[in-house]
Amino acid sequence: MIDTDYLKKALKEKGLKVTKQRVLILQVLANGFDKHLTAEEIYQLVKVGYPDIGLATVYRTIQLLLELNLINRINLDDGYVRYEIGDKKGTIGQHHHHLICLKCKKITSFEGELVNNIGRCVPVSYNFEVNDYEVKLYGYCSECSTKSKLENNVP
Amino acid sequence: MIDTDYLKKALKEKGLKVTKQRVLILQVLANGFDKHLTAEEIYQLVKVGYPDIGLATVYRTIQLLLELNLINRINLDDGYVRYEIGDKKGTIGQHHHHLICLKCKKITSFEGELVNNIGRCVPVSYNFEVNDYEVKLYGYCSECSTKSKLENNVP
DNA sequence: TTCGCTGCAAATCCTTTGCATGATT
DNA sequence: AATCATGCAAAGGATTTGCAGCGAA
Repeated sequence: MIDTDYLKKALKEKGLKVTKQRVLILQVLANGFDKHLTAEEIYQLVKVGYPDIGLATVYRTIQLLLELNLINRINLDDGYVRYEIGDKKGTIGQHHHHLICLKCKKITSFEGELVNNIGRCVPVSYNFEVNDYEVKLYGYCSECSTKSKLENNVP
Repeated sequence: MIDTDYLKKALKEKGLKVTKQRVLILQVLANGFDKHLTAEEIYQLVKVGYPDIGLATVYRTIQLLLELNLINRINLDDGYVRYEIGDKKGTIGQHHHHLICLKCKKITSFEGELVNNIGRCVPVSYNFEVNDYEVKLYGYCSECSTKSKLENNVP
């Protein structure tokens, strides 16, 4: 799906350097597909194999990877900004959306067919040129939904 | 659409107090419908009529109004968290979504018909109980779209 | 009078930045 | 050797919190 070679190529094209830190951070994100990692989590994971890494480098690299369109930013309004591998256009990974469980806070990605027609929802009168979109669905995951019904204490 | 009486009733029910500050903040948000105000902007607007207000009070009241479901939080990943009157269910105001212009950063709300069917996009196998959703469309507003074509320098 | 609320300032959290050192090309 | 990147620590910005005084019930 994604390999380090693409990163290396992209960096070289821009006259930037291929460093251990950059490669490791991308790998952590690639391995943590659908894990929706925060900067701090990425930092901790990279630290395992490279204890000298600094948090600032993680932030700087995240910024770089976003610009290179190798990762996406996800904001669930839970106080944490998260990142995942893939670009919005779906060239790398899939252009997917997120289900967020209001109870256990679990985040699940999904790929819905109808979602692709979303641009049509915008009234023509707005004359808005849709380029990209983001959908978040809030509710209860299968586990919490079942549990709630049994306990009969749905929030 | 929304009046202070609802706030007063809700506060009293919870044994909380009706203060000038709380009423003013709600009014600013109600008057600024579709303005998508930040905490700082709300602070400045309330200050006009009540110079002694503190920023901390604004934050505490925003928190309260969110809990009372009188306002919504909007996060556009532009570094500012914004608020607008209305609840997600559309009881107050409309359950609408946002068009975000990538060029001029203008935020426009819209109400699309098809959007209401979005729950159907989730594959049944997920067994996810959709409760609420949020859609953001990024692109170019009519003004910027036209301008870009003329200038022929679309980002 | 009571208890919650406010303003202020300090504290906190996440993220960014300046700078000297270190690594990559 | 020339740059760019890194780690550290300090700075920054938004938001939260502790506390004494104030105000609504």
